[in-house]
Amino acid sequence: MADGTIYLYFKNKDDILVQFFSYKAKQVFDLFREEVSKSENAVEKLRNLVRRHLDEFQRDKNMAIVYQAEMHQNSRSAEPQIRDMSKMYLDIVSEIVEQGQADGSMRKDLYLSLVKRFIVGAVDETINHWLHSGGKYDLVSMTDPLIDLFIRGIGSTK
Amino acid sequence: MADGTIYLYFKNKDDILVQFFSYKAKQVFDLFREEVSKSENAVEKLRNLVRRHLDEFQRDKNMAIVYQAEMHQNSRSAEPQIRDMSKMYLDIVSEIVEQGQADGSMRKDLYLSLVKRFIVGAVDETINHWLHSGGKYDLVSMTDPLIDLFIRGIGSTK
Amino acid sequence: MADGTIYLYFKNKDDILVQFFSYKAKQVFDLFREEVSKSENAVEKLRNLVRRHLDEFQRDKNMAIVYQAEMHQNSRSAEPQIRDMSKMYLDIVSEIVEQGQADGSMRKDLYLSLVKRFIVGAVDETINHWLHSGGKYDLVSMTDPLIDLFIRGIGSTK
Amino acid sequence: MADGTIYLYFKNKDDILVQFFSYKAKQVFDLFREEVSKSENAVEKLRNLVRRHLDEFQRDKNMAIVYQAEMHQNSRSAEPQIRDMSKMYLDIVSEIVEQGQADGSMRKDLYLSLVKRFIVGAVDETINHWLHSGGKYDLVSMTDPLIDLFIRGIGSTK
DNA sequence: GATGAATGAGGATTCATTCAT
DNA sequence: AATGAATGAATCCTCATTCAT
Repeated sequence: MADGTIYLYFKNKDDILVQFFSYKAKQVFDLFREEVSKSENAVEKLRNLVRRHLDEFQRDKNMAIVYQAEMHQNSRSAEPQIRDMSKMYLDIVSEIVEQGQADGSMRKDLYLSLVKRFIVGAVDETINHWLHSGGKYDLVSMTDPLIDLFIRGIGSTK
Repeated sequence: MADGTIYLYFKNKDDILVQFFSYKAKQVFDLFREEVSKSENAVEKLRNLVRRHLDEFQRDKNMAIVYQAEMHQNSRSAEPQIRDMSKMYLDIVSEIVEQGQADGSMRKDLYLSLVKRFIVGAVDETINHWLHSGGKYDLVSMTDPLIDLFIRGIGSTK
Repeated sequence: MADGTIYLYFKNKDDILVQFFSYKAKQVFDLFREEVSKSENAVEKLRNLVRRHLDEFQRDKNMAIVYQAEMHQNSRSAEPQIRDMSKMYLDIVSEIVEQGQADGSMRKDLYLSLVKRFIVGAVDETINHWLHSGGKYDLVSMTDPLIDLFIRGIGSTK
Repeated sequence: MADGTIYLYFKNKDDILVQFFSYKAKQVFDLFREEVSKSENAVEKLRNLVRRHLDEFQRDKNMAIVYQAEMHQNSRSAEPQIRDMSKMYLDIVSEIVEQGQADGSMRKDLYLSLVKRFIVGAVDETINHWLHSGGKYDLVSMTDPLIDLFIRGIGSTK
């Protein structure tokens, strides 16, 4: 494809990113929704979500690299798209946690917005570490240990 | 300051970043060590560490912005410096968790490397969200809720 | 032509020089070879070579200027190209002198490497003087007096 | 010596070159004059001049490098100084040749300006070759073979 | 007289974008 | 619709020169 051809389909370089994220976000979040719906149990829903999250980022390492970079940049053209993705993720996590609270499997005294960051941050950092290690180990196998930490925390319950 | 002046103090543009992180890292980690030593209790040590972490990043928002961007970029000149910072943080967290395991306040079945990402990731994402919100609310007030999530997790213990 | 355009055709500024000399050298030395082959007589071959040499440098004064500057600089990017040009010139002169020695028109006690410098140096200096004079007189008319000096020297043979 | 100090003694960078050449030229040409006066014989005078020329440039390789570069550049700040040096050299060579013509040791049909270039060029090229070889061999030992070529030329006199 | 930190014009190079074909 | 040669603003960096101490 010639240099100039890209400008027939995208307004400029930033627009490539913006459109890519719009497209990818929709695609990935449909998968997330589908995955979450596979279980009735709130904890299992969260486990399925995190597993799928790690799996998708492991499958598309380039996307993972760009996402990690864009997500943590303060002045980005793709700002609104990234916000949308975050928002969608938050919505899914919120629903799961609310269900968990309703069915008694999750604490009722949770600050939802913080819980979302608590989960997203840990997953992101897990992906980030995997990327910096060169993507050499199996990312998906981190799912269960992570869920265990989310649910039980690190404190001893003796 | 004239264009050329910067080159009297730094080898090149990358070197500015590298030297800045070397300097800042040393300074911040001395504070972290000091903070951690203020308490005997492992959970309180972790709380002090996180509080100081949020406090320092809140105090120096520009540093926070650059750190977040560099930390999540895969090809960075400041790579070794960032790695060193991470390593120091890991060491501190490791010590705290090991102490917590010894005195019975933390679970003994923890995968240390994952615990570190679990904590660092959640704190980073908390900072990230604060930055994207424009730094409008008090970041340090997130300390206790975060520690609570780290220790107890989100699962109900009924 | 815009600033950036040159970089479509040359790797960098040095490369302009290198490629120019490669191209010009080939072209000029083909002419030299052709010129030399026009005569059977060694002295006439030398005369044709020098005439063509002066003629080509007179025709392309810019090339002459750059060549004179590069040729006498100790640290040059175009070093290998210049060396090649010199080498080719040396080869041609060597062949002529060896033929002259064989047919008895040239002395047999000559140190070839010095003879080359003796000829090249005198021709170069002649060109150099012409350049510094502003290229105002006819350079080619220097051919016969130069050849006379090369062949007979300045000593009286009474 | 500090950066700024040089500007107390020289107007600018070019002026360093200009003053250096003025100084060096005077010094070297005094030596040349002295050397030439050591013999009564024209050929021996030329031999002494060339020997001293090669000797001085061999002794001060840095000067040789700068001289070779400046001498063959068309736009030089030190232009007038270089011209003066050339002029002095020409004067010396002219005197020698004129004496040689008077005493019968040199041909009377010589174009003086060309003879000078013939000699200077060959000597310069000899120095140039020595510089590019890294100054590894003894330059002064080229004197006699060079003089032989100047006087007798390369033609066979059978 | 000496200093050397600061200067900023100049130069090589890149790269996102345009536009004639 | 596709091309890719040409563009030139922007960026990093150098280095000759100045000037307050």
